[in-house]
Amino acid sequence: MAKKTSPFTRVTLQDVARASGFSTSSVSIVLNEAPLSRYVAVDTKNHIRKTAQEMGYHPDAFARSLRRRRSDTIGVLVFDISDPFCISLLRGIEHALYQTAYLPIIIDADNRRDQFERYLEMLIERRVEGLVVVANWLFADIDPLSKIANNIIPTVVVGRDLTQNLIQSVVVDNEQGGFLAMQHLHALGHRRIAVLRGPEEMNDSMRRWLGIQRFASEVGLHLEPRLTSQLLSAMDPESSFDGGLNLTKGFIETRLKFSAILAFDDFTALGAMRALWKSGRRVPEDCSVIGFDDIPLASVTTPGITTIRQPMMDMGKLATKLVLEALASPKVGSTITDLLHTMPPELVQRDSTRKILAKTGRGITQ
Amino acid sequence: MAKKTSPFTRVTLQDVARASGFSTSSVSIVLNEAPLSRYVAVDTKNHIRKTAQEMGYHPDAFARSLRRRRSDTIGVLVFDISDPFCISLLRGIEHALYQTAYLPIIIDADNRRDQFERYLEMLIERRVEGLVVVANWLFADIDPLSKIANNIIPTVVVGRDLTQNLIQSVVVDNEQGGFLAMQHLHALGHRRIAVLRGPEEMNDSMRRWLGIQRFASEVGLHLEPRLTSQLLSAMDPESSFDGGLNLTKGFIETRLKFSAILAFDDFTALGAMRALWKSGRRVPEDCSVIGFDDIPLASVTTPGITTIRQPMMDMGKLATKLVLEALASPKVGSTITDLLHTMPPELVQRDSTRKILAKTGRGITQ
DNA sequence: ATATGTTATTCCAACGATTGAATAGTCTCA
DNA sequence: TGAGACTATTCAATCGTTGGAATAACATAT
Repeated sequence: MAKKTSPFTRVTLQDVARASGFSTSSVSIVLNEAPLSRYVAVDTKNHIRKTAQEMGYHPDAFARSLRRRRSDTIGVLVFDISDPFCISLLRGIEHALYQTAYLPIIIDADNRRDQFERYLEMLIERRVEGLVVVANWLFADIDPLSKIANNIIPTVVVGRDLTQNLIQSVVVDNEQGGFLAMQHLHALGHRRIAVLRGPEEMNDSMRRWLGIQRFASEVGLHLEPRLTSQLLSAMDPESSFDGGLNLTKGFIETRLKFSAILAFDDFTALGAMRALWKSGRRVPEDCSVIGFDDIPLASVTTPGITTIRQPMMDMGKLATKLVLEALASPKVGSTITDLLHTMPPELVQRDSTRKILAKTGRGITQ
Repeated sequence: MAKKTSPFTRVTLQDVARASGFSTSSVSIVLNEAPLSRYVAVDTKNHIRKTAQEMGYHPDAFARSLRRRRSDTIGVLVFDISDPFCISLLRGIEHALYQTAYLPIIIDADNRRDQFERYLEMLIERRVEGLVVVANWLFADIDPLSKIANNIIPTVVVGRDLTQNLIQSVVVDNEQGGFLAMQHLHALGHRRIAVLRGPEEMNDSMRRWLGIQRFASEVGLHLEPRLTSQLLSAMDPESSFDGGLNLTKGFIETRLKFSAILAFDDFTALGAMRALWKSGRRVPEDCSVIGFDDIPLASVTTPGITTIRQPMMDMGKLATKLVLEALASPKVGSTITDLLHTMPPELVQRDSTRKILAKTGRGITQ
């Protein structure tokens, strides 16, 4: 006959039961070490276990989940997995999940809204019990979607503040980050600092800029408007490299003096460094550059990039922890104040920033 | 009562059936646009669809898969997702899968063998119909495991040649890559070329080295043994940065002349560039550096890294295609010659390599 | 002698969706 | 007028696993 070479012709509980001479119940009980297995004779247990082993039995997750009414699964929906930013985040999520019984199901929306929606639906159908959304990049309004999900499934967003949609959010303290970056440059003696602001649509941009301004006004530093540019909105992280490159070119063309560039993120910083290099300026000798994020490559470029680190691993862990908690304690009325979780950023000093040379006015203009 | 706030209290087919006044069969037939739905009255269809929509019905993937005996799922097992190498690969896989009905389930083994095994088992239990293993990094013998999987599930490995275990493998033509890299440096006039070979355990290392030697012997170029070092085995890609850094330091300490470094991969190249920079040499003015892989960051560093590109997107697509084919045509006796799929590498010229300055012997020794 | 408890194992009804077979009603054509 | 075809819908079995209830044998306590 050989009707179909279905991918499903596998050893089932019944097969094991038949082969071992016990009922499926007994086999199930033994193999799951269910409470009732206390009463099963040791010989029986051993025999069943051995048979199952020999036959290569693997329980069918579908049947099991259907019956148990749980999937032991957490969905991890990533907007753009090619963003280095999110990799450590994933690691954090995995770590937090590894000791639990939950399996993370990672899905990449490839920065496309339609895919995001489709995959979200698929995750719901697959009955994920919780959802971590890594919203690293733009996307104006995932709001309605996530709102849908949130009423069914405990959801936490990392990287964007969606608390106004009543979704728990884990973000870095962007304002503090901007503040720290500015403080660092200032401490090194820089006074003429160019700023590459993030795109308008990103919430982060404004917060970092607020931090920058706060520090500037605290120490009475003037921020030259012509040395402040804003990245265009962009659909992927790498385009912020081009943004940094072009805007820095613009700075150079103004012929205004500046000894440091504060970039929106590490990619922007890389773009800035490229522009500086092209114009014959060296980093950090002629101009310091500071980034934001601390993506993995920041440490391996030459010079290594000084940057404001987002504790991505920890953010991933926290997001996961929040989902797990929501799963454990059903519906503890969470007030809005509980929703936002802000993590502290951290300055990572490398070689792209350096103390300004006091005397020589060198390296400040072209 | 409120027995349990189970994550599974969802709208079922029966609920929709009750609400719409038709049987579950009818609802199922309509919602799936099954063949029989030809005979269902248009009004009925509309009514059912509307009801389902309104109630927010999502079919339960478990029940469906159990009954249909298929999971519509392809497992993607990644050894180390933090390796930039594999991101484009994932994209390729996703693209190839997007127009099909299959959902990729991405799992990261975090470079740990025990996790790899555990997740492999989980994927089997979840009845993935096919398996793409992204074996970017070391791992001496996944062989036995994948061998198990292969007899149950169509499996393709990307990034390692496991054909001796009768597993279909997609790899870049490493020998050709080594050859191209050498050829490029030679064409630029470099004659004293230092080589950073990959770790011994990696199959790639030897193949690339063979290509390097083949070119060298074709043009009668001498490869100075003291300017040839081999990376130590390492557990993660970033450590090859350190390897490149230290070994290059070693080259410099020999005080032997060299005008170019051929690095095992892009991370090694980055390490080499850092070492050169530290010793006051500039890239490419004083020394050219060529990498391998073309990881995303190769284009955004300054200088951009000239490298041998692995067509990772295409490799991912091909691997997926192979799995899908195996799924479509059951058991066409694949001979061993069919198993290996080699993709052509490609030279990507950027700024880290440059024509050697003919006259000045400068930049060749310290 | 009956109740109670312990040990050892099995019965059987779900879980939610799918689908081949069955049931009807309507229409067409010889 | 009834055979055949088409339309419209439902029945009922099934996928593999689980777990509460049931069975049954035996031991101990009352």
